Amino acid sequence: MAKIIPGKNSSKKDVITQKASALFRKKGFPATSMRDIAEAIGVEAPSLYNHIHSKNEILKDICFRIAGLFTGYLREIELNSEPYLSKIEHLIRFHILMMVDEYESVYISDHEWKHLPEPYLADFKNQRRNYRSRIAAILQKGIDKKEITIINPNVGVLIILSAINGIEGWQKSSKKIDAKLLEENMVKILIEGLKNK
Amino acid sequence: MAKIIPGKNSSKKDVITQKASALFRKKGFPATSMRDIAEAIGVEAPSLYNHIHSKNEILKDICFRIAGLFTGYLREIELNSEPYLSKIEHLIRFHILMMVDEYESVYISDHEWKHLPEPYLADFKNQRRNYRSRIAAILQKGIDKKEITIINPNVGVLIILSAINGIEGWQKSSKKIDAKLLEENMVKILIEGLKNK
DNA sequence: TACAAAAACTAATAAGTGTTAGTTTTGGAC
DNA sequence: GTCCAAAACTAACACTTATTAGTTTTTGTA
Repeated sequence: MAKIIPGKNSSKKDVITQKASALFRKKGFPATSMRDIAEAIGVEAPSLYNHIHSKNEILKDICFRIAGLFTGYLREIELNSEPYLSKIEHLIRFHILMMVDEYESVYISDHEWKHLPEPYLADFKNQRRNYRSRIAAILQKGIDKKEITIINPNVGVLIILSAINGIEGWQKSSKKIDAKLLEENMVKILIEGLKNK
Repeated sequence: MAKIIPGKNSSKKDVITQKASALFRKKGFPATSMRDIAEAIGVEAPSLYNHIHSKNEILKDICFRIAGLFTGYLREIELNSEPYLSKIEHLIRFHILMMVDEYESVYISDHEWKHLPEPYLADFKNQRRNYRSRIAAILQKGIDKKEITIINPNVGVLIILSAINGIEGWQKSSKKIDAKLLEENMVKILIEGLKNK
């Protein structure tokens, strides 16, 4: 009889979440079955229900954990007193760090959230909108202080976040572009592009 | 008895493809059933098979049509003799135009291609890799000619394409940011960021 | 070794999947 | 009006889905 073997600092539920994350990222949430997840762990599908409540719960846990991490860092940035362009730079670097450290989860939170069931879906969309408008507010202040070139702040947010999220594609690239190189290039292009001249 | 009503310049198959596109974009390919598509048209699911061969075929048609349009424009750009940074600028503008004109299809070709069945999947991934490396080659030449700032060209491609593809999120935004404003802001940030100074 | 709880198993459910077969309806040409 | 093909329909198939119920095995503790 096969078993779920928990890791050092992780419960059995964590093992399930982690294996599920890898599959959700590779195949997408709807295309991943509980049997797929069970097989990846080496167990029968119904056994998973001793540790989780539903397939949806796994997705919910992934999305909200990541959302919480991003919101937490944004709050830090809002509270410190560096120039606005520096805030943006730090935010970009944090996003890239997250992409490296929590690749699968960040990807899912970015691409599969639409499959969240209500009421989580509405909550998540709310957090997402809130996150973006707070970044837009930082951009706006930077523009007012003439640190940042005159752009529509909502468009600015769109460009910054999209550019960063594109890193997703890089991970599995055979070239394995070095993470630090990626970070510096990204900061170079975006910060230089945003700077008021 | 309900009917599929073809548009002016479109066959009944086109109607199916179009309705399917909207659903694939909203719910994702695996989460969209043939019954969903049929219902959106106002017909029973088996009736669709008088006009298409399979659900997979719909996805295949969408992805390869879009891929063809992008490849075609890239060839034009490669052949003309403007500065390399202008080539990149035109490419950015074309991508944005496509995003506006062919929103649903471009989105699907960008997000749902992983659900293509073989051998189409391998073919598509090939085209995708090819497309990106040809853009990287343009960036490299621009760097060599000192038109473009020194960056890793693969990272450059990643940032440019990701930033553009992020526009997907904007369409349904309540703000309805004007397409032209978006285009100018995007060109401003990216081209300024890429410029060698 | 005995006992209890945790966690695995097998079997089954109801619902949903893409798709085929066979039949009826529709719409245009003569 | 008659005939035929196009295109709709209903019924059904074989399979997969998430999940539950009930049972057996494993594990840790006394």
